[in-house]
Amino acid sequence: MAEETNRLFVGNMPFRMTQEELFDLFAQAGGVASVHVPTDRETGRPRGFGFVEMDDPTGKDQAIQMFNGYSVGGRSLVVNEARPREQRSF
DNA sequence: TTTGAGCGG
Repeated sequence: MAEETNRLFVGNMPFRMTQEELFDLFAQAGGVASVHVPTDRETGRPRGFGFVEMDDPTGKDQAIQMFNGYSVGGRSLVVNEARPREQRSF
């Protein structure tokens, strides 16, 4: 069984950008499954990056080409394919 | 400013 996941990593995001903004932004590229914007709970400060999951690899590719280097909030967004999160088991 | 999280039996 192959799990089809299309996750995008968004870096260099303006701290003012929220998951809602990401969702609306990436929704223009295709179907957005969900967005994830983690924050550092130790410092309470956003890490400046987020994750966006697309419903289709096509929208993912579109989002990468559409928003990779996209200027917003005075910052250029960096969009790439996301990597699987750390595995807590060896 | 760059790779997230949380759960029951």
